[in-house]
Amino acid sequence: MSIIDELNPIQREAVKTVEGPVLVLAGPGSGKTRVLTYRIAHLMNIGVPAYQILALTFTNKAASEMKGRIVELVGEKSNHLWMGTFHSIFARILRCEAEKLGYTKHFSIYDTTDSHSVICNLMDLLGISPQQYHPQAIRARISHAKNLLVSPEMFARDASDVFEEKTAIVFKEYEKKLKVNNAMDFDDLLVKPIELFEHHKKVLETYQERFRFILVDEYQDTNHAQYVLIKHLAARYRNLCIVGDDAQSIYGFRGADIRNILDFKHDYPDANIVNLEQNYRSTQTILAAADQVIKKNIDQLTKHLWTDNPKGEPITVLICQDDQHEGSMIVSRIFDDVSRLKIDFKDIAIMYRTNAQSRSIEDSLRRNSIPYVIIGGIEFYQRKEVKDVLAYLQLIVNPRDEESFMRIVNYPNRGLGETALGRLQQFASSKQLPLLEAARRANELESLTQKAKDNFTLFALLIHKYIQLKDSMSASELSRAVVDEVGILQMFKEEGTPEALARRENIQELLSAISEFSAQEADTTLAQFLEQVSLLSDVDQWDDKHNTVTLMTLHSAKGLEFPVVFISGVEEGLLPFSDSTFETKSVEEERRLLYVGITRAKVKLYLSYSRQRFRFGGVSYQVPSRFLGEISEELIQTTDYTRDSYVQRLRYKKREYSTTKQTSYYFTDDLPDYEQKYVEPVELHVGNFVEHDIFGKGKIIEIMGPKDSLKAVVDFQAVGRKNLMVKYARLKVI
DNA sequence: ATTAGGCGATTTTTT
DNA sequence: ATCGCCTAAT
Repeated sequence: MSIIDELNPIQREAVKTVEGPVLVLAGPGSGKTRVLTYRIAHLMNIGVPAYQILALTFTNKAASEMKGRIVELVGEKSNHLWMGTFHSIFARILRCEAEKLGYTKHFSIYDTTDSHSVICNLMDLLGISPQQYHPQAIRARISHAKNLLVSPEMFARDASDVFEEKTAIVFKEYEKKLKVNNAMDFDDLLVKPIELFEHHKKVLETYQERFRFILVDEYQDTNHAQYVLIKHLAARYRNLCIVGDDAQSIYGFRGADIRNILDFKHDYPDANIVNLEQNYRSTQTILAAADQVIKKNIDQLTKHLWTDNPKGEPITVLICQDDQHEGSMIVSRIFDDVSRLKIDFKDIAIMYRTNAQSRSIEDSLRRNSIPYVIIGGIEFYQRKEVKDVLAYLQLIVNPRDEESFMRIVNYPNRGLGETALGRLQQFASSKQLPLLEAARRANELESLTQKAKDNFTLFALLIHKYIQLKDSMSASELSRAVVDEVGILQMFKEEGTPEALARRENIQELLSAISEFSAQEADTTLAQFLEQVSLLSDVDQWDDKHNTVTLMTLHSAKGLEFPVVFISGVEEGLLPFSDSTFETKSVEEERRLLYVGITRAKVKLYLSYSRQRFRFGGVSYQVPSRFLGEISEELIQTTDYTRDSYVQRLRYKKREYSTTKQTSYYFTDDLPDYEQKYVEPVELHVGNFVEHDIFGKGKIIEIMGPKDSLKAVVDFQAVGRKNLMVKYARLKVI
């Protein structure tokens, strides 16, 4: 039996049309991943060698899952398949070709934080006030320009106001600085390959010959640079299969251009177009709601999604008093559904527009001991101490990387502050030296104190020592040696506070991650590890093996599915987000975002909103989202927990066991009433013994401040007295 | 003159 | 939890 017998006729067509351009318009849940994996497997089965296939995905996780599936289908012959995100694939190509562009193969990859920091330093140097011109905004503007392949010169020429003029100045210096640092930012990973292909036709031809079959997933979220890259690579053989759904385009703010998919027919008039319209994922009700919402968008290709799945339950809309209340209501429904639908926590996802919304939901989950994971937010590799250690390693691999140098030259404290560093920078730029070299020669700098000179020299010697050693040691030996010699673990140990010990554990975890990485394949270098880490996405770091509820933004939810989905904060100002409400185009993107969220659900969907919530440091009164009104009433069952004033004032509690579905909650008087709970999640009194997640156990000495920003002085057994904000401290009375 | 540590404010979405 | 700003300590 051929593998393609497992597909429906339309999917089969998408798989078997291997020559020429193919556009697969794949609605949510229509078996898109299946088509991609089977198509690749099919190519190999008809004799195409794996190394001639290039498959570009949106996340590394999607790539590795698909790869696993392909190995199952065709076995070992898929070994040399190139599959990954645009960024990781082109980083790999750039490593090989870096010299042609004036970089070394060990160039650093700067993430958004690094870029931001470079820009701040430059603005300082250029005398541009960060108060007047937000570095954040300048960075976004530069990134946007780069994605449109606009050079600093072009940008300067077209600058139409003061902000753009200032941006143009920073842009020019920023590009220079990155080059000097032997570093590329995320945008460069797409822009530099284009530069390479356009200036070195021979190189382009090599890659065109190599990648005769190209597949691109999530094409609706490609930006202009990605579009041009693909156009170049596919120009010779034109065996290009793109898969996407314009209705799921949600990265416009990042430069994604929905026209790429809408205009595909223009670029490739001979393209075969395949419409995957049968949905295998959701109930009829969920699909109908999704369809009603997305129909309000003007700018789209029309589709007719349908499903053989059962009608399913109505969509439940939860109306709540405020964000805390919303968290509690979601938790009750989770308990309810776990017993009612016989599902596990891992089958449930809670989605929201902004990361900040996770806090109140987390509180409720934690109070009720429901295990959960958050995708995104503050991730492991973004932790300060982890980034610091990585900066040491990065500097050893790429000694010209000034960003890494600045990060760690005074970490741990070497008494090298702002002024000392400023003088070193001046010295370095006047002599045209990299900072590390300047530090080595710090003795020539008269203006420094002897102590500063010594410390700069010692630091430079330390780094140089490991630069010498790096080729004779494995990645894991090297990183351990560095951490040891710098005394980072020792430092945290001496500090001894629970926070320091937590940081120490993070470093140890990082070291094991490096060992694990080296163990996977022979001869992995530190540089490879660093590259992998810098291109990891939030979803990539998600371990879906544990039985936990998953929390994430609607953006992160793309490509995933769950039996039960909660979408919280379906309110004006949040979804659609407030900045977007003035422009039709961005409202349409917000609508697509909701569409993505709705279509993640397989059997049960909840939409919730709150009458009020904490935003921007105060209480904000919220209005239900316009999108809710776009779903017809017969698909919805509404539970208004705020309508009855009696309900508002009392605390709800889940009944241990219930037989009827409507009365799963009852209200008790024996608990503090709702108003009280709202201001003061846990009632605290002087003399209470409490427990804190990090500081451990302690006794309350004093409580003070206004109700909404209550403070408590707590004497902890382990760390002594601490002044805490009650609303953040999550104290438990014991 | 410098640096370090404490305090207060902080909220779009991300490779 | 982290960043930036301010003040105390060296």
